[in-house]
This record gives sequence, structure tokens and C-alpha cells, in this order.
Amino acid sequence: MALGKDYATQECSIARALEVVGERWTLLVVRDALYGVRRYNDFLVHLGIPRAVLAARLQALTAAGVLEKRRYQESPPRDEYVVTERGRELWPALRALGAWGRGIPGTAPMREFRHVTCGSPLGVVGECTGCGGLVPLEEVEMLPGEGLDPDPADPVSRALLEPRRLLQPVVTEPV
Amino acid sequence: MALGKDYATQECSIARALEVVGERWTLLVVRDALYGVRRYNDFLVHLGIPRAVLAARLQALTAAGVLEKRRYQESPPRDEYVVTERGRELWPALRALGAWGRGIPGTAPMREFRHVTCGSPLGVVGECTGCGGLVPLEEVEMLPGEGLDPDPADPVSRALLEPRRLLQPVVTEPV
DNA sequence: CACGGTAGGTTCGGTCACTGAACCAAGAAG
DNA sequence: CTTCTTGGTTCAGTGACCGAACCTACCGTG
Repeated sequence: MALGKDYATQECSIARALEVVGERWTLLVVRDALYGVRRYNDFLVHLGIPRAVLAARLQALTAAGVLEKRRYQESPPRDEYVVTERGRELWPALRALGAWGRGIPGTAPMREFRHVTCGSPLGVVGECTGCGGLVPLEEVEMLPGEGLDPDPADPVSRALLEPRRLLQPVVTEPV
Repeated sequence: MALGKDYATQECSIARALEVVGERWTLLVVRDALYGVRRYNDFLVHLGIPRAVLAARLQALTAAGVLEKRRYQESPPRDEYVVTERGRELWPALRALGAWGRGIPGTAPMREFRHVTCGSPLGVVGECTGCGGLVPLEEVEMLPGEGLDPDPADPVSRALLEPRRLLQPVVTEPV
């Protein structure tokens, strides 16, 4: 959103959160990071975001402490972006937004989320409807819903078709 | 964000939610509406938003079913914007974002939220830490926090300094 | 060593949304 | 008849976003 000037005058935690994650694409980048996407190229093909914007968002999120840039191989040097604890704390907000988005008319649910240790579906804010408490991200299982394209073009979407845990790194198998 | 083209290709409830509430200012308008702000002029002075943008957002939110335009006096004809049930369902998402925003370093908490019938503070997603369940918006009491300017310029901010329930209409007493 | 491929960017011109200020209109108040 | 209030619309300027092209290491192959 390029907020700075205006939102800064808002005396509100919501406005300050939006200063960090309120710009276009930013929350979708965080969503993908929580789904296990880590590499520049994977974000790129999965989101369909302009390269310059992606670079700016990754840098801003890293500066905000939501992502962490980490060298995963030396030769050739390659970095990946991993969500930090601070980034994981955005899960309830993303989950609530997603739950709200499901209520938009004329659409089928895209993904289902389950507490893997007890099998119950998640509530609107990521709590377990079975055992009641907030579910650690590692115990959240993501399953494809009926609204999802069964044969997507990009390899990241294909990898995300499998039932999988949150945060589990996406591996894009070569075509 | 003016999403349309790009986000439409995203197969994700979060992306679809952001199509509706992801543009600049939109979530802050909804926040104000949940706080009890209803009139064009009150949104204007409280948010410091350009008039054209406010008009566009109010119209878009009304079209999306988040707000409802309602005639509150006939002569002269005056309308107010009231949150619908669909709009109230955004509260968990806003609450989660606000809770996350409180964790941004270098800031004091702006507002506190309490379950008025039992006095316990609200958790990160609007649940009651005392009695456990999700709290109906009418039972949420909002109190000023230490980070809040004790003598703000605009009448809406002054009205929101008082402890008050969510959704309770803001009355801007004449100066 | 030339050549092509991959990962991760930067640069650049065009477009579109946001911004602030000015203007407009219907009624009420004086 | 003039001014004030409420709720807007119009308009020029600016800045963010867009897609495409280009750049830089490095690797693998012949």
C-alpha cells in the first residue's frame, strides 16, 4: 500500500499491522511461506507476481522480521526465505481471512484444514473444533478442496495438491 | 489493491477475501464501522482518507454486502453506513491483525478489549480468555490503552476514548 | 572453451490507483 | 439571500504496480 505517511498517524494496532502486511501481494507471499514455499522462483510461478514486486516484498518482509533469508547452498550461492516465529503468528489472521473468503457467494472451498493428531477440522481462527485449543502449525494438515483445479500448470500448485502439513518445505519435482 | 485481474486467478479463499477488503483503507473503514462509526463525515475526519477514496470504498463495501446504506433522516436526506452480519464476520480477522500489530516493536498497546459480561480480556482472535468461547460483538468492551493520544483533535477519536461497546453508534457531540 | 540452462535478481517505459484541493448540490439556518 | 452542513464528484499530479527485457553468477555438456 505504500502507507507510511498516512497510516502512521493512525493510533491503531490494525493500521500498524497493515503498514507491514497491507500492501498488495504481501499477505499472499506470507500465505505461501506458511504453506512451505521458500524459493524466489517458487513464489514467482505460484503467485504470478511481477519479479520486481516480489523482490521488494521479500526484502520488506525480511526487514520486518516476518521472513528470514537463509543460504541453503554455497555453490552456486542460493538463498531461501523461511517464515520466522513472528511470521507464524500471522496464521490466525490469514486463517480468519480465508474463512471469511469462503463465505463469498459463488465459490467452492479451495482447501480444508485439519488438526492432524485428532482429525477434526479447524475453526475460523485456526483452533481445533475437536480438542478445542489453538493448533501448532506443524500439526495442521492442509487438504485440497473441491474448488481447486485438479491439474494446475505450475509445479508449486501441483505440489500443494497433495495433503501436507503447514511449513513443510515445498519440493518442486522436475517436469 | 485493484486486484481483479491477478488475484482472480488465485485459487485461494484468502486471495478472494483480499479482492474485497485488500485495497488500501478498506480494512480500516471496516474497523471503524465495527467501532460504531457510521457517517461519511465521521469516517473522513477519523481516517484522514481522501474523499474520493472514501466514497469508492463505501460503495464497494456496500456492493460486497459488508456495509448497508441506510437512510437515517429524510429532510435533508442523509444516509449512514451500517455493518451487516457479513461485515461483523470480519471481526476475528481484524482482531487477529490487531493482536499481531501489537507485537511490532517500539509501540504501546492502543486499545484493550474485554468480554463485558465476565471482565476477562480477549484473546488474539476475539475469544474470551475467561469463559473460553467466541464473544458476540455486542458483549465486547473497548477501552483506551496507554499508547492512545489522550487529547485527539477530531471528535470521533474523542468519542472513542470512552470505554464503549463495539457496534454502539458513535455520537459526535458538537464542539 | 563455447554454449545453454537455472536461480535470483535489476532496469525501464507505460498504466492505473491514490492523493489533495477545488468544486458542486440539496436542504437548513439565520 | 447568504452561509453552513453533509455528502459527495472532478481533476491534475504523483507514486506504485505492471510486463518485458536485461544482467550476473554458476553449473553441466560437448
